[in-house]
Amino acid sequence: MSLPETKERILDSAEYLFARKGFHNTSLRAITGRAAVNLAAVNYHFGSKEALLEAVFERRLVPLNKVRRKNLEVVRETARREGRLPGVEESLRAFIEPTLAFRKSGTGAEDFITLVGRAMSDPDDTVRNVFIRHIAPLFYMLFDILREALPELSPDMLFWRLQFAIGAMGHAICMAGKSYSLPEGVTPVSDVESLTAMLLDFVVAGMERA
Amino acid sequence: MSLPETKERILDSAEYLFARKGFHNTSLRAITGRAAVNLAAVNYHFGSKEALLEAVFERRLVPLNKVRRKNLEVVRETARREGRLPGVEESLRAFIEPTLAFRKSGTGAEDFITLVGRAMSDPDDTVRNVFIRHIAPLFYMLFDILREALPELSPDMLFWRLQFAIGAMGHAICMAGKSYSLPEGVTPVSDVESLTAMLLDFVVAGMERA
DNA sequence: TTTTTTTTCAAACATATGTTTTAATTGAAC
DNA sequence: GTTCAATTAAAACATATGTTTGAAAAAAAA
Repeated sequence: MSLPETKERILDSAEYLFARKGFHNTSLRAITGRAAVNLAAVNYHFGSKEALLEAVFERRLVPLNKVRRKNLEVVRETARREGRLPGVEESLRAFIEPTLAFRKSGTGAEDFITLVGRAMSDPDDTVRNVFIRHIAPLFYMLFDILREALPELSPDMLFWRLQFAIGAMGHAICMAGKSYSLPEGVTPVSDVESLTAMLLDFVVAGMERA
Repeated sequence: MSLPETKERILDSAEYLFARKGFHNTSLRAITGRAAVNLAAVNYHFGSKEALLEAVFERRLVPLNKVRRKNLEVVRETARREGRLPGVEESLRAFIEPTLAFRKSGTGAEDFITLVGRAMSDPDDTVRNVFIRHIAPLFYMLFDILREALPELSPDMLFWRLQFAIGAMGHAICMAGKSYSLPEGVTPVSDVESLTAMLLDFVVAGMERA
């Protein structure tokens, strides 16, 4: 049929399984089985399992990064136009909000965000390198804006605080939607807006700490 | 020789490789090769690869948790004796400090801490479940103390803020000692004391946010 | 329709995996 | 020194893996 359907089906299935079982613990047979396509289709359409992983990231990360980059540019431009420094909260929000909101952006997006949350600390170089390659430019951009926002903070300190913030975000992403056993009295909200608000509160406070 | 050496060698090697390549991406042959013991030794001494993972966690986590538990009890007791509420910083410090300090506690400890940092968000159930089983009681204990320290905070809010803090810590652990490409002007300190101080600053600020 | 290209499919390939087996070796108890 | 249990060792097992092959089917081009 030559449907573009096949490639999409493989991407969806891989995204689903990579997010849940990890890259190395997911076989091509599981992926193609779930996608109801032939085993050889992966190597035919993508070349290799690793290239498939790359494609899974690329499909979502390119548009997501476009939003994040544009948001950050708006923050920078607005501040410049108004003759002031960029704010810490608006800078972090420009980066964090689209990331968490992406979860609602369509079928499979939730899987992908889980994948992203875990990719940062993935033990495997294959996964982490692919991810870092995509995320690094945005990270530097955010770092630069925060340097302007917090000029009194040393670069080292800012670097680590930003790492802490990224870590908090990644972990929040992984936890959201999961049903772990919870302490008594806790009925965790998992709607994106509340979670984003809480996370922003937390990281802004940490970032601005005197 | 019946040396207890063999089991230890296997544990060291597994710890090293699990931390660097992940559980599923590490073969028993790689482990036994590195440990210079026979392949069958793993199944003989531990029963299975999964049981080996369990043993790797257990060897380090039992003593580490003992320290963390004792620290938390001291915080709680001291506050009670002095007729005041436990402090946010001392509570978080009781948990975080031994974790990061553990890194220096001996050969292989660094590998293990890396493993821990990643276990929290490991895509694989095998790894995450083993880890959660060991960490959950401590997490609840810390949660309870922080409830006393921050009585005005809703349980939900506290739960998430603690998750953010845990995420920041886990990510910091993963990053420490790694040589990623860094923004200009950043020469990241990686000595444990500075990192602990920065992390505590960050999470205390986030936790106490009005 | 015929030809040509693209895509699908089943099968095979080569290798890697965790585990088990069986025999050799070791170390201590008698 | 002999016996016996614990440990090590080499090999085999069964299965799972990513990838490749070559023919069939489908789609597109002529």
